[in-house]
Amino acid sequence: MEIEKVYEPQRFEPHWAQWWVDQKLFHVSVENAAEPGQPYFSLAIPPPNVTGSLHMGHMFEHSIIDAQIRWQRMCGKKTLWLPGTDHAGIATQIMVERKLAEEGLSKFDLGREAFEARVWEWKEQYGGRIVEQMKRAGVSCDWDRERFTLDPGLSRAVREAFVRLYEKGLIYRANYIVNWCPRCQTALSDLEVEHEESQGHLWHIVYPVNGSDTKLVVATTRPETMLGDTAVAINPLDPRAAELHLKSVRLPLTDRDIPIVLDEMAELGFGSGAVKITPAHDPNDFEAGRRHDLPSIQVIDENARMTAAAGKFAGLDRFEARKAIVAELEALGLMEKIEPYKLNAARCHRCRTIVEPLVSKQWWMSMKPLAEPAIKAVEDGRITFVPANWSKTYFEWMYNIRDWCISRQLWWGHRIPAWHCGDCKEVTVARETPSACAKCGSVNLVQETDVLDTWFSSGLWPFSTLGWPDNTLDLQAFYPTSLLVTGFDIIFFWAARMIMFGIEMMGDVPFRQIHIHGLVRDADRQKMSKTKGNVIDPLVINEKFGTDAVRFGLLVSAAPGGDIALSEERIDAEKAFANKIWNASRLLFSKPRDGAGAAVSMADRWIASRFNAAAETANRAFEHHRYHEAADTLYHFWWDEFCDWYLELKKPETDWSYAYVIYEKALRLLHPLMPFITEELWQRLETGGKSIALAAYPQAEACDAQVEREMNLFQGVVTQIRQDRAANKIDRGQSLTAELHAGGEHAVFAALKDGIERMGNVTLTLTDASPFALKLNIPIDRARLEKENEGLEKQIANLDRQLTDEKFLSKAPEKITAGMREKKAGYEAQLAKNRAALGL
RNA sequence: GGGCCCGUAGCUCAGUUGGUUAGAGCGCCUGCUUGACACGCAGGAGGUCACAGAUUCGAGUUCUGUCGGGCCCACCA
Repeated sequence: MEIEKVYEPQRFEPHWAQWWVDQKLFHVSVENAAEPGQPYFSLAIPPPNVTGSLHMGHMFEHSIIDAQIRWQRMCGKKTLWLPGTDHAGIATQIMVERKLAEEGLSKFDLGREAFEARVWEWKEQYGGRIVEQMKRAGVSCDWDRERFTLDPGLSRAVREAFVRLYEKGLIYRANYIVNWCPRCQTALSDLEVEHEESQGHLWHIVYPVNGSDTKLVVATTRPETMLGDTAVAINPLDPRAAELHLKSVRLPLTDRDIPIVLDEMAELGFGSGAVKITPAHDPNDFEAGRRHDLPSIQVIDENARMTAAAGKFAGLDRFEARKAIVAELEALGLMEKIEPYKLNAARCHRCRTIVEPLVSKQWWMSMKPLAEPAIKAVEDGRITFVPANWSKTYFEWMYNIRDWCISRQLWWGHRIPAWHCGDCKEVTVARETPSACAKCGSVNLVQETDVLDTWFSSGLWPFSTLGWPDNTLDLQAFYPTSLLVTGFDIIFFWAARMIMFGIEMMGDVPFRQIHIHGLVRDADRQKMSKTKGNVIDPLVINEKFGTDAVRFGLLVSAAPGGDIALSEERIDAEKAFANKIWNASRLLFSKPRDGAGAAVSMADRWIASRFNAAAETANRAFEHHRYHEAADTLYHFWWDEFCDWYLELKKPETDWSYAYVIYEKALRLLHPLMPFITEELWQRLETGGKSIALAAYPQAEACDAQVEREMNLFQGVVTQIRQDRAANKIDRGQSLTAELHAGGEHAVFAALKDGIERMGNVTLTLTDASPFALKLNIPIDRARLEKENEGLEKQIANLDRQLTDEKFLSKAPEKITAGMREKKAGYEAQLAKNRAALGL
């Protein structure tokens, strides 16, 4: 068979990518899927935002998922990877707004309907691009099940979930202080606010006390909010409390008197001991205002400008107002001091604008009742994290969960299914658009203009994509899904909410396992960002090195949860690996394939033993999401063992049929990590199968221990001889491999014997039982093994003592004792092995 | 303030219940244009596993503390 000297992935990858899609190779039909008793593996993709194109983080995540999915599929499960995209409310709206701005337009110029149409156009363009990228990367999704969070079906799910929660009293509407982004013109949830330390000032302002000479000094980081102060608090234990309590202060720059209240929020010893209270512009003060029944005066509006209540500062931007107010206080001699102060600026997660806390009427979701069963699901192991440590982060957040502000004042998203009656002001929440007010029967109804937080619809993703709220065959077949693969940054945003929604709506967890992966960074471990200019574009790097090489490079450096330092060097090494496999194939394909396909020669038996070891490790690694281990193992199996050893030993042999057998299995072993090259080569083998992706994943077979021992010794001895020869300890005219083959079996033994004699610590006996039977004895360090055994016996005795102690057993959880028993079994196995080696 | 993670070869990182001589890729050195592959082959140098204790027959691996670095959460003006 003709085969090119250098592997050029670009020539083959697009073809197979297209073929996999065209053949619907990864489509699972409902009828088949619903087959009872058939184990399944299902996974809903973390839907990429339709804001642009995919980045390396997606490529990494998809490589992990695809490896797992392909492995599961080859292991014989009904396998579904459901693809899709997310409408990504604010993020997408911002992108479209920016584009409009380039045309000199704002969304208001278009109006809501036309604007939404523009976003849909954007979605078609970028959503399509993302899907094309994924298809080209060869991910094994079921493309017939592609979903988008704003699809009619998913929108129906959103309404259903909203109405159910509303009817249960878990969704409510309330006036409360929220994070307001003046640029995005919307409320944000706590999670959408980022805190960033910045250098600011602490201004100490004198508030004159009425009817007293005491000068009360108040410290603040935001002087512009003072115009909205409605009280000053001092600690009840403050020595001045008795004197000042029930007195009032004259709020500077205004003609208002505000009370002095006692509240522990004023920490003794901090600053001047007095705190201004601005219920309209600070979450803390909002609560304090409620405690003391204080009025709330809004002095900053939705555009971050001062309101009419700010008097002569009205209309100024909040930061301009700050300067003006500070200047005026200084002029009045009311600024006692200004000190530098580090503070946490709250910024909008999407646009980086400094958030303004404002009181407004929003829709909220009660989280405590939903969090409780979700905590339990992780506690009792119905959901497990990989790596397990992340469960602590999850618990931490869930225990302290606060109500979720779910309404957004955006135009792009799911309109909240609530209608306001123009006559009686009643709010009607319904699955279907109501024709009349539920209370007064008026037809004067207007739908709520707010949309839902984008994470509301994402939270329903694992079941809304399978047809919920209908009880579809898909849901029966694939829910709960098996696994969620995602980054740590969205555990709260998404994973936690899916768990809560899943348990609430479906009565069961949305997935069994959560694999949290790390970040893809650049070669210097810096985060990739457009501003730093260190972004590696998957399209570019895939074209340069081949998708297989990039996937493999990502996975081989991906310890569970670990970040990846991505360098072209690394990927280049994996490209060389693909080329190595290619060239091994060239050699193999130049040999005749006829023969019985049995492992006859020493080399055959050795590679069979090595293959089993690799298969065992690979299967275990996939099972435990240890992709780097699978990749590392297969890399060394292919390169060091299959190519460097096996093929070299095989060259002078005539019967290559077993080489074809092991080669075909080795391709299957590698397929989940390098789908393209393995498909290409496997197709060339013409096995009669449709695709390697549908072939069985090799499992380790029980190996004759004696054979394995012999083969390992064989390898060890040859290595030793090679090293001795390289060090000129062996004077030999020919190379060892030449001898091994040229002289036949006797030469093999002669070579081994020679090497063994030179090693001086091994004895070799030739037997007549089989032409290739070796009997080797390696002297062992008896003293060391005996000492180790003593220790092992001691440990076993210790464990035994505990495991038979009634008191201990009654207290210790099953988990602990099971672990101890396992440990004991391990020690006993080791002990038995040592004893066997010692001849006991 | 609370929580999590990291510190192993020049660089980037593996090292799953503690167990023979601590590994890989890249880089470096030596020798090879060996009929699959120079994107290759054979060999080599390089590590007090941050530091100090503790547990153990045995610690890179477990525990405590110190130092150094990173991340997340949090309403302290």
